[in-house]
Amino acid sequence: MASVRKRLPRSVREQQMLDAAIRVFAKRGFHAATMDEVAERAGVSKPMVYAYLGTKDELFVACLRREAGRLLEAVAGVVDPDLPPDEQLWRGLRGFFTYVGAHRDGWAVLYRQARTREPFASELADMRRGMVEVIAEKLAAALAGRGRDVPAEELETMALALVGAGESLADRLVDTPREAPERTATRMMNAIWLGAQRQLEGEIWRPAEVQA
Amino acid sequence: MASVRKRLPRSVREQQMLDAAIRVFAKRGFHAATMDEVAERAGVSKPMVYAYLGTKDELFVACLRREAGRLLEAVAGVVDPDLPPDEQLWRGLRGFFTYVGAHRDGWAVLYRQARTREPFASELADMRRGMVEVIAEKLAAALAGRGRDVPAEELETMALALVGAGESLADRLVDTPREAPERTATRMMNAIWLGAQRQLEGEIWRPAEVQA
Amino acid sequence: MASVRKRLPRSVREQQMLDAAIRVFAKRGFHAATMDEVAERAGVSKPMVYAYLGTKDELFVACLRREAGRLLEAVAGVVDPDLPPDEQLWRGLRGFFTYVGAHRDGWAVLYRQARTREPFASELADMRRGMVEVIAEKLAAALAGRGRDVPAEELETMALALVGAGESLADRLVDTPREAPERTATRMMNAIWLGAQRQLEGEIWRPAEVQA
Amino acid sequence: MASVRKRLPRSVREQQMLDAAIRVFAKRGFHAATMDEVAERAGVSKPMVYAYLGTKDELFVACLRREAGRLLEAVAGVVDPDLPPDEQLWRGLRGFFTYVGAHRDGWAVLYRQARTREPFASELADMRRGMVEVIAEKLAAALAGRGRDVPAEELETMALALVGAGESLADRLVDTPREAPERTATRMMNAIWLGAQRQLEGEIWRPAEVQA
DNA sequence: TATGAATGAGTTTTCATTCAT
DNA sequence: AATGAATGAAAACTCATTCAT
Repeated sequence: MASVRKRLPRSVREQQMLDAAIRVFAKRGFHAATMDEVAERAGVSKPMVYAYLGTKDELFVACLRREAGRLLEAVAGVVDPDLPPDEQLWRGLRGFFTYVGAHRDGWAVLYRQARTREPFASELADMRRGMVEVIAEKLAAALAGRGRDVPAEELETMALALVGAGESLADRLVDTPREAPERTATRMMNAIWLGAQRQLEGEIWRPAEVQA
Repeated sequence: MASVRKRLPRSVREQQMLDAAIRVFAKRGFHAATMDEVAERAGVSKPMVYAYLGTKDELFVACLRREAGRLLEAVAGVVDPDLPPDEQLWRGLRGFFTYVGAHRDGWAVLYRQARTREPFASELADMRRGMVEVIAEKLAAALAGRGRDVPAEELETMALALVGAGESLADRLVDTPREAPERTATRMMNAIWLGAQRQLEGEIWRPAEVQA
Repeated sequence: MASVRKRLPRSVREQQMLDAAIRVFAKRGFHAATMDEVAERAGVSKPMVYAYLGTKDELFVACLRREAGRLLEAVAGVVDPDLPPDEQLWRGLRGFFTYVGAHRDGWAVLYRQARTREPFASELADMRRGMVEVIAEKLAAALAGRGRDVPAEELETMALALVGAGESLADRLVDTPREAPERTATRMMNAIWLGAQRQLEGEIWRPAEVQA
Repeated sequence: MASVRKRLPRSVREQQMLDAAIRVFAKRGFHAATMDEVAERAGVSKPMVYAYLGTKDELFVACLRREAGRLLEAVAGVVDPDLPPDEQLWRGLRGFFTYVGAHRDGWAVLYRQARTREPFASELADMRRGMVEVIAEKLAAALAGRGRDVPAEELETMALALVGAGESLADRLVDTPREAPERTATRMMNAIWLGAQRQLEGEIWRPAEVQA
């Protein structure tokens, strides 16, 4: 009935399984995903999944690792530290949105699933924190070049807001047919960078009146 | 085992159950949360939970409704449409962060859980879309007052980024001991509003060179 | 909200509850019937049901008793031992079908439910056995009047077949809009008393006198 | 606890499970039967039952199908349409009682359980209706051979009575140690074919030729 | 008399995980 | 290398039954 199953080298099988797993995790969420569905989608039997990639948790971590690696490369691989800050930021964003557009399921697992589910959440949180810090540093570097001094806390808030905005747009990208990553990156620069720039120049907005 | 359990009126018990449920959903996620834990934390037996609030899905929806209502009131209740746009925005943000600070679990359920789990996700998505639209309209109104013209798409992206940034900061608020909501709101105005403002004035940032 | 519930004497309430219970048992079957539904349909609270009629099993027995009594009266009350055997049989059948037509739910509980469910089945079986025996005796009496001798076993089989046939027709009566009990009784006399063969040959059995 | 459980091919296990299920359904009734008891009696764990035969409802349907098939074969397989009507009837009855005697639990499930429990009841009712119709047709055929004309309604009532009588005797067969199916069939022929009256007059019906 | 509040004890169903072949 | 067979452990949901008022 089932066509003769090819004997494939381990590495290939593993990738197929990871593809399947990411698909299933993205579609169902971690808990609702079943090993049965993963195995079926990968075209192998359940024991194979266990033999190659371990328990459900371990499988999830493997997915995470692969996607996190891809994301990291997509972003870090395109940022040249010699460029001006806004150019670096834009390139990073473009890399980020490119990754999300190309690996929607991967992004969904990374962002929507892992973020919610302990014990993966902490790991992901670390990664995210790292990214926020890098961005904060970039901003600080930009400041230094202009002789401006902004408290670290402010910088981090700015970076955090920026990351959140990015995620929000990425999320739309996932559910939306297809928008060029560059377009999204540019729009986000408009939305965020101009504001950040002014702040870097020392402007501060204050509420007219402080009321409880 | 549990000694004589007090008889309480339905309305009281229901609130206790909702409190417990929100706690558990926030801590475990929808799927990993068990009705047993909800019941135990509420200090009642499982059948009471089912009798008063229905199935797990219905219980979740009840949680959602309560928190969505609170959030809506926290935001809409403080925004006076006669104020200048930036003032309105700041007040809305302050209300938002106040809610999040005061109802961390509620926010977690609303944002982290409901967003992932169908069929609640769509409902939440609608709510979020609504919020994005409202903000986009505010921005448009501000523009109108300045004789500026920005394409609707840009406005929506801006609003979406803004919402994402807000969520990101809210998320930190959840995991962080306690920061005054006003502080967070002000910081976010610095990070976002100044940028938006410039955009409203017609400035546009462009990548130095457009490369694939 | 609920209109003021009348305080009714116990006997009335009990009948309401029995009515409700028979309805529910007939519709759902013993196991699937819930005390909740019984109480609701009776317009009282569950504890009232327990106070008046006891546990679910006891309630079921109470239903059985009432219906069995009604059935017995419907049959035994109309049979005059001085009439000729076929006339007696016809009258008994007419009484039987009259009961079934008038108390469909009662019959369903008696026949379809109780027969299946221990420990009521045995009690019902006894009742049924009794009826079979009475009929067998009638047949024997008829024999005696003709100087014929038929083994008791044969007689009992005949009686048992007759009862089964009656139940079968009764069952149709339950699901069928409404057929006059007399009609059904007459048809059954034709089928059983004359026998298939004779009927096929055109003979027809008729009640001696048709009285309401 | 249970030592090393033998690995058996699916087809074997499925039959074991069906046997067990029929046993349990017959003994307890559909609702009172538990999947636990079925699994235990089949000598497997519950998940195996679910894996192979599905939910409780599906399991019940599987039982029904198997037994209905057996019954059909037992009856239809032995009726030769070229024989005279009474002979055909007798053979059908003999086949029927043979089945019932050999598969008491199966009959109990088919007749006592399925008849009561929706949504199986309707299916069973159809099957029964089919049988009644077939018998009515046989009777009509017999009529045609004699130039007699009996209204269809009468014929159907006769057939229905006949089926009911058969079920009644079958029921006794289930609860009775063991009576030869031929004996029961012959007795029923006497009771139904000849009719009570004739029998009382001493007539006896006999199968034309007694063959196994 | 009458009931809203409350629960112990199941029952069905699902899944991650592991053997035996 | 690969899989069909098998299960322990849990989780959602229900229901008969009983208090406290």
